[in-house]
Formats: sequence, C-alpha cells, structure tokens
Amino acid sequence: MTIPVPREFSFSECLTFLLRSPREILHRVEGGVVRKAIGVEREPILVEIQERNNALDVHHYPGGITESQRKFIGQYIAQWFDLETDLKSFYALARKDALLGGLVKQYHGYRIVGQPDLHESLTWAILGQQINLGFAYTLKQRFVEQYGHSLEHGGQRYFLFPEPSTIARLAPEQLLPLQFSRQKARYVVEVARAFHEGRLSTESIRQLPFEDAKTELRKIKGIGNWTANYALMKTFRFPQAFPAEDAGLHNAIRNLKGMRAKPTIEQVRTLFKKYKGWEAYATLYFWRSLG
DNA sequence: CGCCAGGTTAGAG
DNA sequence: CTCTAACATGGC
Repeated sequence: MTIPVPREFSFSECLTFLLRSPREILHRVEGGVVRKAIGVEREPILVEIQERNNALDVHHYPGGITESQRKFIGQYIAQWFDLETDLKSFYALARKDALLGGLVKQYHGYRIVGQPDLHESLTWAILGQQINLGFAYTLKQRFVEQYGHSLEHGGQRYFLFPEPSTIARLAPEQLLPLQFSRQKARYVVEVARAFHEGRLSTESIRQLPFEDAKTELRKIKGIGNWTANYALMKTFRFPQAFPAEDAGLHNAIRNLKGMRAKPTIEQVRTLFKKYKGWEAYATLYFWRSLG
C-alpha cells in the first residue's frame, strides 16, 4: 500500500530518530527501510516501510490481509509518523525564533515519531523515568523479549509490545530480575492492570480534551505530569503537550541559551509561552538539538 | 567515588 | 499550596 506524506516531512530525519538506540527491540532500520511488527487484532503482522516518490511505500507479511487489517495498518503508520499534523504555522513561528530558527532549518521535516498504543507509551515513559536512556532501552529490551509476542521474518525475530493482560497478571516482584526498581515494577504492573480492568484505554482518552485527558492519566499511580504529557504528545498528538520537568529539555535550553545552570521549571514555562499551541513540536526540536 | 539521568510518591510544613 | 526525602541503578 502507499501512504501519501505531507509537504513538511522528512523520512530520513524520522529514521535518524528510529536509529538512536542499538538496543531498540520494536523495530529495525536497514538501508532506508523500517521493519516492524504491528499487532493487528492481537496478531503480529510485519510491515516494511520505505519512502518512494513522495509517499511511504508499505509492504506487509503475510501478504493476504483483510480490508480492516489494511486500514488499521495504514492508520497506525500515519499516527506513528504524525502525518496528519500541518506544520506550516509552527515553522512560520519557529523560523523567527532565536532558539528554534536554526533547528527547524537544520532538521526540516522532522516529526514526532510516536507510539500509537497508549499502553506502550505509558510503560515506556515509566521505564525512562529518572534513569539514563541507555539503561531504559536495556530494561525495555528485557521486558519485551520476556513478555511480548513475536514473529519471524527473513531470519529475524520481530516483537510486539506485551499485552496489558499479560503484565496485569504479574506480581511486581517478577520484574525485579530484569533490573526494574521496585517502584518501576509497581508502576508498570499498575498501568497494565488499569488497561486490563477497563479503567483506561487508548480510545477513551482519545475522545477527551487535553486537560481532561491529562487529569485522567494522572489518576494512575506512577503517572505524574511528565509522563502524562509525554503520552499526550506521543500517542494523541496534542500539540500543546510537553513535559516541562524534562531533564533533556532543560539541558537543550541551557545549551542554546548559553546558560551556566539548567533553567528552572518556571523559566521553562515562561519561555514556552511564545510557543503556545506548538509546545510539543518546540520540545521535539529542542530534544533534537541534543544530537 | 560522586553525580546525574527523558520522575513520582508520600509526607511534612 | 510548596518543599523534601526516599526510591534504585547504570553510565560517565
């Protein structure tokens, strides 16, 4: 199938992001092609994505799929690469901005490569809380290999993110051998249980306005402002979502402004007033500046 | 060894 | 409401 891409879109910039960790377990990038297993009605289907003639060219295995599976895959990929967002007005704003001007020129077309599944995005955010990114990827790799379904293609194994029902059954202690802290283990199981017991779903949060969605997410233990905003940005594409507490964002702002110390959260909020309505994309390009 | 890392919670003031 | 300690462990 072929998926058209918007004007301000750079597949190679998105690939750079997808390549950032050698320990990434949920997709592979080789020679301009991304391969990933997508769970369609709980069955893993392998998709191969590459850019061709200003569109995404998608192949899938097995080849024979139903129309609804096809539709699901198309929507998943469009959400994954955030193809629906029109960046024109963000770029108009950012081009005139001292901090973002160079970044949006240098990384033009870079989009928020997200996680269309809320369970995945919340769990990944919890894994990344308070630890360095490399170790977070190690934890994710162990977690997915241990509990995720998979399929094999071309001599490679492709994993799906674990199902909430699988994780909901665990006692948090069972995650300690993977080197989860007790707190992370508790949070991860708690989030899975919220999905499994129907207290939380991608669809129910998607229908809510931004502030209500944030409030709902924060009711769950382990989800604070940082994690809620991360998910609202990566899963639901709220353009105003951004984690003001984020250490990486603080470092980026310090570097770009030549500050001696990292900005306080209040300074970050003040700075971000000028990006109102585009906080998520401003954050993305600040993160990108970290290299 | 010390400090920091894509924080959150519970509890104190 | 704001502030702080505890949590826990790898990477540099």
